[in-house]
Amino acid sequence: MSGVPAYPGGVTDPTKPTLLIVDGHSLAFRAFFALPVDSFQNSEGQHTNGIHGFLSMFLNLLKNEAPTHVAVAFDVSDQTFRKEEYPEYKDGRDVTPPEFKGQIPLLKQALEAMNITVLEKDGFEADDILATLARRGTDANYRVLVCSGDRDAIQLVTDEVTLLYPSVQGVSKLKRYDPAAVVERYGVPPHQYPDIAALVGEKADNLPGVPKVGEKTAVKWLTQFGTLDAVIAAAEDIKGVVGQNLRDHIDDVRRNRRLNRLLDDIDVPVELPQLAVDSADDAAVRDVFSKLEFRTLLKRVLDQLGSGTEEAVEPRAETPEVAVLAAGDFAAWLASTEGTVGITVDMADGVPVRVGAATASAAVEAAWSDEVRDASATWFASDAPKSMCDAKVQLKALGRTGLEVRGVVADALIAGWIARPSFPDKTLAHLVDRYLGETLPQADPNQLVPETEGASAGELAWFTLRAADAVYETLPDRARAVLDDIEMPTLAALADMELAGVAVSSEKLETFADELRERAARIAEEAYAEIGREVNLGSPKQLQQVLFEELELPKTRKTKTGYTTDANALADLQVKTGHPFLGQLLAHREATKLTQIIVGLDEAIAEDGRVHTTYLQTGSQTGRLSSTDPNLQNIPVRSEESHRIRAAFEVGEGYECLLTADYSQIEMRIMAHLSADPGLIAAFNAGEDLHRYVGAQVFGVEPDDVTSEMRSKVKAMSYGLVYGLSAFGLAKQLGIEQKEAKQLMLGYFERFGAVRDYLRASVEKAREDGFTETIFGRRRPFPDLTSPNRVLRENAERAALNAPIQGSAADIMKIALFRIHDDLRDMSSRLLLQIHDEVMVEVAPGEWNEVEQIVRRQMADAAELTVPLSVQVGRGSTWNEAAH
DNA sequence: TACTGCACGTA
DNA sequence: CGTACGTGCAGTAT
Repeated sequence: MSGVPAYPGGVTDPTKPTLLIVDGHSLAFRAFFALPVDSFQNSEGQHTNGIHGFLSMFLNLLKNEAPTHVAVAFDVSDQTFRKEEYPEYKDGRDVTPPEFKGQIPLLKQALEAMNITVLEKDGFEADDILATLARRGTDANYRVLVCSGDRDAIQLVTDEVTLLYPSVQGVSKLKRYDPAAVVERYGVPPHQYPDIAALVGEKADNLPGVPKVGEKTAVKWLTQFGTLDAVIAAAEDIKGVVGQNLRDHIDDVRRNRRLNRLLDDIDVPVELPQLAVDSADDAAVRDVFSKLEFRTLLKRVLDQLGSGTEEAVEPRAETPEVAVLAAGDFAAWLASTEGTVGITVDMADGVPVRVGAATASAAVEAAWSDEVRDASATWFASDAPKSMCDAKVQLKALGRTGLEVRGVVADALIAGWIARPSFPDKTLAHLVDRYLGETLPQADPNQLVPETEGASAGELAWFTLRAADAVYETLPDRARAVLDDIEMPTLAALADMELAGVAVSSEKLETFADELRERAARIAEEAYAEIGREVNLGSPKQLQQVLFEELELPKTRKTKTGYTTDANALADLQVKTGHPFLGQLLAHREATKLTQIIVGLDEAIAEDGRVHTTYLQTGSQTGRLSSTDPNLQNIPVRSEESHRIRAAFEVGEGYECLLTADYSQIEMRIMAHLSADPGLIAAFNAGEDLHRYVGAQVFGVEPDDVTSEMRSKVKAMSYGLVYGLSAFGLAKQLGIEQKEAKQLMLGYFERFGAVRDYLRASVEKAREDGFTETIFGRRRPFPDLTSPNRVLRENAERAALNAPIQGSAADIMKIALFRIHDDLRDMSSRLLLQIHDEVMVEVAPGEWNEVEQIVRRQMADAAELTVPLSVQVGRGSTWNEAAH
């Protein structure tokens, strides 16, 4: 080391104490805009990007500048002496973004836990506190660093006071302003900067300056006349439009100068020695930072400021040496373990390549081979607890080699999703970063010969075990139960279902696709003839041209890019205008859409003649599964045509038939349970058609006298309730007047008032808690329920209303699913599909009766509600036949 | 090539 | 101005 680091233009005397004063609000606000708001949110939905950015910058400052004394100043409110003198001061600013809301109080908590002095003063701005402390620091012979995002702070710069100003890119880079740097940037010495600002004006503060006068002119005048007073005195002599403007706005300039002068003598009740840097309150820091979910920053704070007195200082986890073992040793190592073992399977094209295993203190791995499989098969099939990350894909790979795996008690990714369903951490690396505050070694995928080595299978297993555990620690009890008792058992069932796949007849699909293609081509020709030219019927843009410009049909609902051409709108236009092109277009859409679905499905048929979808267990925010590659949860069912698609789903060879079972009105039943509405409960206990019963109640007639029109209205109403439907939406859907829809809703709630009460109360509770919960304790955060933005807030309200209902239904279906899976364990029949409230089983010869009984019982008994769960079962050799 | 918007299939 | 998903195409940005 060769001497003291020289601070360019600054003070280098290392014996001088250094005082760092920071404008907390302006820096946090800068950080807020510099960091993506969506990437920084805790599981309660509190946004934290401003806090994170500020603290990160702040810790850097502490490290690099090594101040001996520190304070952070905040504005208290808008009511300052400046506002009193000039009521429009700072008017016209955009309202504080809702995501920034709440970040400042949390930031103050964090700083207080770090034992950093937080200062604020009613009636003054943070910059006045900065000015006051800067002067006191200078007087006391301190070296002073001022960190602010407000340009007014430039006036504070002297030989002893350096300003650190965030650059446009964000807060990570701070530009140093000493007197020379100010002159270089603004052309005047620091004390004259406010003169420039007074002439030019400050838009952010709503201080208009002299029109047409910018920095250049202001500097020219100040250089020419020496001082602002001299410029004003010489105003009569300045020629041209700017001269006239100056004369017209002299009062503004004087006012600006009064307001932009920072007060350096306000009463800040703190003595400099009190600002001496002290070590943090470790426990308080842990508390606040865990609430903020800042693992990495927590480590940095404790490293830099930690008192080190805490007893529970975790020993920094050392990555264990990974022993590479042969098959026998690997199996013996597994057999010797106690407690949960982390497992990682490295794969290539769905085939195991290496397998890693780890306890908290040791890790091993082996190249995958039949010997490894056979030697360790007993352990894998045992209940010995295993912790994995994205287990399903690995379980399938192992399953294809013939290895049975039981006892997977944890999946880090699923745990992460339970903790934060809105921001699923997508990889182990994310979890390691977020929950362990460490970095997973990763090979650079962009290099053919990576410089950095990725983690080995053994290391991955070790990180997996610890990450899953760390996530679990953060979960409330009921969420843990959802993970342990619903998600983990479901995982095993899904892996088997994906492996099984469902048999689909390529011949049937292709025959149908040929027909449809022909039909689409014919319709297209007719359509072209109708409008006299060829267009791409699949292009909304071209259709808009045809419909609204060439044919001059009435405009439909607006979209971002023009007017909608969706099926509803086209049908509407057809009624209004009767133009033949519309019918052709709709028919063409239907034919091409079906073709597309069929072709996609056909392409997904594997070599075994079956379609193997992938269920995403962490793909929804409500707890539902989703299905992809291909999506088998949206195979058409409503139209006549679509039955032919479902007829292509067949029972596989060696099996007797397909069984499908679905819940009837499960969401309405959950609604009855949650709301405890006596009328609705009675409706379900009456055992007759729900909508007929409800219709009789609402319209005051006998059930037998409920017309189909009445029934469909009530049905739409009931379903709409679950989604937060409005009178407007109900009217639109039923094609009735809004007034009538409102009457319908009133009539409905007259009979089923507890439903309305429940829905209201449930949203209010969510607003207070910040999250919703299903019957089983699955949580979903809803930060936007308190948003001042009406659209955001109302969207959140509808989603919050729906989440416990849809989510509880998903929980129930999952429970039924894994119990059926378990019951079928020693039988040949197997689960194939889950479509939210429906399951499909492939039934082996001779097992129908038992399977039907299992499915009925497990679905009906999956939850104990105040109303029965009703299950419908169908049987057939195709999905279409098995439907009911 | 990657992303967005529209449209549309399901529960 | 009805929740939750996934997919494919056209069009645009890169």
